[in-house]
Amino acid sequence: MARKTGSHSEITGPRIRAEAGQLFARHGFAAVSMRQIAAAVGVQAGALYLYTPDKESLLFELLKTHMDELLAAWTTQAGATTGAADPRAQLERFVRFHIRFNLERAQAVFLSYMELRNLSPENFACIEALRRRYEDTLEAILREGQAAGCFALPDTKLATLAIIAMLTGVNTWFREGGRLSRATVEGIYWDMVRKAVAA
Amino acid sequence: MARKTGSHSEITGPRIRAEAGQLFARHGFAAVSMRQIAAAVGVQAGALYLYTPDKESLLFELLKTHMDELLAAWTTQAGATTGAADPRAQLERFVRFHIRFNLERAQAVFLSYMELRNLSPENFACIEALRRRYEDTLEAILREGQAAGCFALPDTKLATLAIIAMLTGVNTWFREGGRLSRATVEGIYWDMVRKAVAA
DNA sequence: GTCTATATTGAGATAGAC
DNA sequence: GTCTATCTCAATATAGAC
Repeated sequence: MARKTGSHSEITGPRIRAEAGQLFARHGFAAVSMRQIAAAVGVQAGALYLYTPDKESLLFELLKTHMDELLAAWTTQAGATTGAADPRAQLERFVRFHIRFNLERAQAVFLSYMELRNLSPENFACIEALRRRYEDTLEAILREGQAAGCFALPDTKLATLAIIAMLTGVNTWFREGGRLSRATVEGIYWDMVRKAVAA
Repeated sequence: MARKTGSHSEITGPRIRAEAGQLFARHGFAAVSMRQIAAAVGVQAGALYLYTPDKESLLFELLKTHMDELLAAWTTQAGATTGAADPRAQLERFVRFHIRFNLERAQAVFLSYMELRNLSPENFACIEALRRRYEDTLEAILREGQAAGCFALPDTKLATLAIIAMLTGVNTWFREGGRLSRATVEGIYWDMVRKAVAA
C-alpha cells in the first residue's frame, strides 16, 4: 500500500532540517539549492515551503537549536557544582565538555561559524548573543580562578577567546577511529589549558 | 581625454583580484556574482574573462598568492636564526610572526579557511599542501624544544594544531583601534603559549 | 500534504562590434 | 581591451490540481 502522497508532517519536518544541515555543511549554504534539499528528502521543491517560510529560516533554525542545546547542556553539566567549587575543577569540566559536545555535534558547530553571515541581521544578532552568553560562562570561571589566586592571566577576556578557539579547533582535524580517542584528546587539551592559565 | 575603452591590463587585473577578494570575504564566494565583481571594478561582466578563465580561478589565485607569501615571509623571518637558535626564541618569533602577518592580511586569511571547499579537488589539494608545510615549520620548532628539554608536550602534533588555532583566532575579534594594540596582543598570546608548552 | 507547472529573476559564460 | 547583446541554465518561490 505504498503511496507517494500522504501525511508525513511529523517525519518530513525533521528530515528536511537533517538533510539541509548535511548539505549546508558539505557545500555551503549559498551553494545548496532548495531542489537539492528536496531531492535528498525525497519530496518536490515546492513541498519544502510547507515547513519553512524560506531558505534562510532553515539555516537559522539549525543554528538556533544548536546554540540552545549547547547552553542547556552546559548549564546541566555545570549546575551541580557552581559557586563554591574549585575553579580548576570547573575549568577542567568546561574543557572536557566543550570538546566532547562539539565533537558530538560537529556538523552544527561547523555551520555555526561558517554560515553566520548568511543570516539576516536580526537572526545574526540572536545567534551572536547566545554565543556570547556561552563565552561568558568560561570568562566567569577564569575570573573566579584569578580572584582565588589559582590562575594568572594577562587578560581574562583574551584568555577566554584563546581557549575557546583552541578547543574548537579540535573539530577541524579530529576523525573518529583515528590515532587518538576522544577521551585522550580531552586529556591532552586539558593539560595544555591547565598550564597556560596556571599561576 | 577621458575615454571608457582602452588598455589597462596592468591595472585592471590586480583590481579585479582586489575587488573579488573584498566581495568574497564579505558575502562568501558562492553568494558573489561575476556581475557584482565587474560592477565593483567598473567594467562589464564579459571583460572579466580576459583576466581569468572562470570564477573559481579568481578564488584560487587569491589563496595561492596568500599561502606563497605566508611561507616566503616566514622563511625570511626564520632564516636568520635556524638551526642553532634557542627553541624558545624560535617559538616566540613564530607566535609574534603569525599574529602580525595574519592581522596584516586578515581578508586573505579569512578566505583561506572559509572558502577552501569552493576549490576544485586539485586546487584544494594545492592549498592544503602549502598549509601543511606551514604547520610543519611550527611542529619542527616544538620537536626541537622537546628534544632540548625546554618544552614538555603530551602530543607534539596536537600542540601544533592547538597553538595555530589559538593564534589564528585573534583574527575573529581583533579590531584596529580597539582596547589593545597589536604588539600587546602578541605579548599576551606569547605569554599563554610559553606557559602551555613549558617543561 | 504532495504534486506538476510556472512566474520571475539572475547566474556563468561567450560572440562579435568597436 | 572593453563594450553590448545574448545563449543557456538554474535559482527561489508560488499557484492550483489532486
